[in-house]
This record gives sequence, structure tokens and C-alpha cells, in this order.
Amino acid sequence: MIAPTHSHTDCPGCTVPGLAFASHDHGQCAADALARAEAICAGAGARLTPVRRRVLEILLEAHAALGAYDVLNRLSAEGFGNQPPVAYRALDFLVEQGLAHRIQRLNAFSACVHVGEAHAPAFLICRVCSLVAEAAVAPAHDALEAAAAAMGFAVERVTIEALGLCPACRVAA
Amino acid sequence: MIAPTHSHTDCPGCTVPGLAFASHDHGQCAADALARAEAICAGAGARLTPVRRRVLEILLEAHAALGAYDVLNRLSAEGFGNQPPVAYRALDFLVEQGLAHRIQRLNAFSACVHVGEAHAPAFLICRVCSLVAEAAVAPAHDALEAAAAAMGFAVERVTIEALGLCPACRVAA
DNA sequence: GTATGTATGTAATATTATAACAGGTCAAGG
DNA sequence: CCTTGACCTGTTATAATATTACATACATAC
Repeated sequence: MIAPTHSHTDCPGCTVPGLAFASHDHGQCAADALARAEAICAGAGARLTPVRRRVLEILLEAHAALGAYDVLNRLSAEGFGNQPPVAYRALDFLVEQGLAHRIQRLNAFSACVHVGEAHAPAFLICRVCSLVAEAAVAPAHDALEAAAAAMGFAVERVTIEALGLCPACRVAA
Repeated sequence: MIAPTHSHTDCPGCTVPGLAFASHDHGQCAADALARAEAICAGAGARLTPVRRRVLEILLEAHAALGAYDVLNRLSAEGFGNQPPVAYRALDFLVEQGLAHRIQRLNAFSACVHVGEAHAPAFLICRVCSLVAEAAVAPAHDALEAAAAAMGFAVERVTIEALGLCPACRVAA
């Protein structure tokens, strides 16, 4: 696990701006996010199978970025397969469907906070407490797209990540 | 190796805009870049030792993103140590001095194209031929900084990468 | 109900990265 | 000079991350 399970960072479904690093009640979030995931998959003709659904739940419950092997450990404890491909396949599926994101810098995955909405996410990673927040950065995305277009490069997927200090750790420092 | 040795992508020293994916003469580039690297290190009180210097040369010659083990293989073939830390330490040093960049998406490293200049780089990675170009995206960087500041997050390091098709592979498709 | 594509489980292995420690080099201060 | 301390290199061992390949099972369309 990359960050403590009880942390309250981004909460899928709780998309109030500015709330990303603040504590808040999110009891309803996971349920909402799962319902939306079902809808997305149905719409895309993709199957949200038990393993895949469970992996999404795990990411939602953790409320933090998890490594593939963290996910795998939980899966195998629950009677699913216990070999890496089980986790990687489900995670890849979720990322493809836009239900989860991969955090390159951490080799980790987190449930998407804005499922279904078109969004250009960036990830703010605290180097002290490892909490990860998802921020909307459409302007940054547009700027990158423009720079790429000027060079004749066709952008398909974008990764924007920042490493630094979250508000809490900033104060503590 | 991530991309062919003979490729002509970004050429340190040849910073003509728009040239990133075009073929061009870059015989002088490596020498210039090395000279600037010496200056940077001298100014920072850092030591560009033989291993470190050689790793930088390797990255410059390859003219592409290389994995740590690619670098290590070349080092050990030349009589340097043949264990991973030898490569990782030198690469980490170069990244810290701003002489090289890490491409997260590829777990690879490339020589910096704009040594010494303050710059906010983004990396354009072709998913077909694996060539990597370094683009200047100060506006994207600023936008990310602004979004982070609004959330109380203090940005220290930024990763911006795009996966897609380079001009050549776009035409071929 | 059978064929077909897709999903899962498993074994084996590849790739990427770090921790820990020993020995060497070099420059500054005594 | 020669010692000290900081830093660099080499090596061993191992950890962490990820993929290939193949067998089995399941779902859907025909």
C-alpha cells in the first residue's frame, strides 16, 4: 500500500473542488462510484466481472494509490487467483475503461475520482505521506496538446504528475 | 535500448524548434553537451567522475531513451562495475544535476536537450517506434502549478509525458 | 448444444530497483 | 607529511514490479 487506508484524500463521488486534501465524510462514495462503473461498462460493452469489480472496490476502499501486489494480496486472501497477472489484468482493464488511473511515479493505481466525466487529470503526490490527490488540469493538457501538435506529434494518452508537499505535511515541515 | 541507436530525435545542442522529430546533423552535439555538463558540475561543486561522464556520453550517443540495464551493459563492457547500483547511481546523479531526465513511462533515461537553461520539459513518446522527443511546455507547467497552489499543494518536481504517434509513424499508419 | 471469443488461473521467468557493506580516492586541516 | 572525513565505486544479495505462455472455464451467438 502506498498510503494509509484510513486517509481521506480524493473521494470518488465527492468532487467538491478544494476538498482533495481535506478530511470529509465519504461513506456513500464507493457505492456511487461502483454504480457509475457498472453504467460505463454496460455502455462500452465491457464486462465488469467479479475480479474486476472487486479490484475497483479495493481501490475505492483504500482511498489511496495501491501497488499491483497490494491488490493481489487482497484478492488472493479472498479466494481469487494469487498470481500477478490476475491483478495486472484487472487493473489494466479498469485503466482502459477510465475507471482507474495509473500513477507512474509510484508504480501504483488509484480509482478515478471523476468517472464518466471527460477530464484531464493530474496527480499531486506528497513525498512525505504519499497521499495522492487528483486535480483537474485541462489548461495544462491543452498546452501540452498544442506543443505536440506544433511538432507533428499526435497525442493519445497524457501523464501529468507532480511530486511535492501536501498541505498537512507542508505545515508539519 | 528503447529506440535505435542511429535515430535522430532530440539532439542536445541542436535546439532548433520543430526539429525534434526531424533528421539532422548532430556530430557536434555530444561534445557541446559534455562541455556544458562540465561547466554545470563545476558551478554546482559536483564531480563529473569517469563513470558519470561516461554514462552521460552513452546517453548522448544513443540519442534515445535507454534503460538502466542498457547503460549498465555498456559500462561493464568497458571495464566499469557490472552491478545495477553502478548505473543507477550515475543516472540518479545526472538527473539531479539536470543533465538527464527520467522517462517514467519507459523506465528509461535520456540526456537533457536543454542543459543549463531553465526549462519545463515534456516528453513525447511514440508508441510505435519508441522515439522520445523533449518539448518545452512552460504553459502546461504553469497551469499545473496554479492548480496545485489552489489546493495548497507545494510542487517540487513535475512529470509531463505524452504517449502517441510521432510524425513518421503517423504517416506510416 | 456447439462454436467462438473472452476471461481466469497458474507456472515460470523477465525486468527494474534497492539495501547493505567493503574498499578506494581525494582534498582539507592539522 | 599524514590523518581525517566525505564521497565515490564495486560487489553481494535481494526486493519489487511486470510479462509470457499455456491450460481451463465461462459466456454469448449461432
